Formats: sequence, C-alpha cells, structure tokens
Amino acid sequence: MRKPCCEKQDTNKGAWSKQEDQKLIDYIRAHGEGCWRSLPQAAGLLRCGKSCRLRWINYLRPDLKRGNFAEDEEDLIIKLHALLGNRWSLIAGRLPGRTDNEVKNYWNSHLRRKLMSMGIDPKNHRLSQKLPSCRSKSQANEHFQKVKSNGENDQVSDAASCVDDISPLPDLNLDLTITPSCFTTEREKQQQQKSNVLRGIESTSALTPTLPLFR
DNA sequence: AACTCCTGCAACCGCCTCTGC
DNA sequence: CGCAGAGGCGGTTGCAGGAGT
Repeated sequence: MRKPCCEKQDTNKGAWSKQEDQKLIDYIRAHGEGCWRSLPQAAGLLRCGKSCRLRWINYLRPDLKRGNFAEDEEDLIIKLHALLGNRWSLIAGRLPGRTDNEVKNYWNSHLRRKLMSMGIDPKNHRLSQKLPSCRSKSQANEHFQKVKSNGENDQVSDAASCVDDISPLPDLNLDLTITPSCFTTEREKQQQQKSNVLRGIESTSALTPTLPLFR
C-alpha cells in the first residue's frame, strides 16, 4: 500500500473557506507556485499539498476564464477529444483560461450528452446509430470485430481509427490544425509525442486530422 | 409547501510519471 | 540503474441547488 500524500489527521477536507482561499492567494503571491507539499504549513493552512494545488489551479489562479463555454470552445473540445481521448490536461492546454477539471466536467455534463443526442458515440466519436462507411452487413461485422479487438478503453487509438474510418459528411467542420509550436511546455510536447506514437503517427509535424464534427 | 429526482461542479483518491540522488 | 519523493493526471464522489411532481 502506497503512503498517503500527506498526513491525513489534522487536515481540513471539503469545501474551502474564504479565509483559506485568502491565505493561499497571499502565500502564492508572495512566494510563487511550487513545493506544494510544504506550502500548507508555510501558508498556515490545514490542508494537504495536493488540495492546495488543486484549489489554486482550478479556482484561484488569476488568469482563469470562468463562466460558460463559447461555441468555438465547445467545437475545439470536441475536436481535441476525438483526437486525444480523455487527455483533459492536453485539451485544457489548448483553451486559454480553462482548466482540465473544468473541461472534464463540461464534457461529462454537457458535451457528452450533446453528442449522444446527435447519435454520436462520445467515446469514439462515431455515429452510434448506424456504422460509418460500412456498405454491407459483412463490412459492418468486420468493423465491429475490429473495434472490439481494439478494446473499449483504448480511446486514443479508437479516436484515431475514427479519423481513418469516417468519410467526411457534408456539414462537418473539419478545420483543425495543431502544430508543435502551440504546445507550450516541454511536458506537453513529450505527451503529444507519446500520443502520436500510440496512434502510430511518427512525424511530429503539423497534424491535420479529419474529424466528424457537426454544427 | 414538501418531497424527490436530476444536474453541475468542486474536491478527493489513487495511480502514473518525472526528477534528483 | 534503481529508488524515493513530489507533482500531475484522470476517474469518481458527494453535495448544493434547481426542476418537477
């Protein structure tokens, strides 16, 4: 059994109070982010470091854009989800002022339902009511077997196969270009390279996927 | 008005990855 | 190279508030 991230006794849990928020803000303004484990004690907070980090990143950071998602943000999330799967931090990285938690929540509460209501399987972005690009029963079976053998949880490869399989429909919005220059951190670049390898993309040059997106 | 059900979101948990030694 | 500690991430939970009956 793994050791807990911090001593569980003597730490507050649940919703943050205004005083706690203020302490965290004041401390980070004075000392900057980093060393989350020692931060609570230094800031006089009875919280674990992870909790402080989460609170700051998801709620207190000054550059956060709060409120409803714009239509273009929705589009981008759907496109990126088709490309990356549940890589919420990568997706959030493309949406200035949005956090991975926010994007994840928005996906689970709004976008997933929206896609389902349009007859699209939110897991793999395929039309769920009729199989795409299968002209005969045998082709459909073959397709089904292929999906099955890929495994349900392999969302990245699944999303990628969706890119391969689906022929463009008339009202699709297909404009998505991701170039390495937009990956701001080394970590993101590494993660993107990893996901490229997973999906069998060797070159890290511009990706211009063809994804099903309905407007 | 009271109750139940549903929805959205903040926060937690546990695993994975990275980094320094 | 292997280990341990810290940070980061995605999945899940729990609660508050709104909608419906």
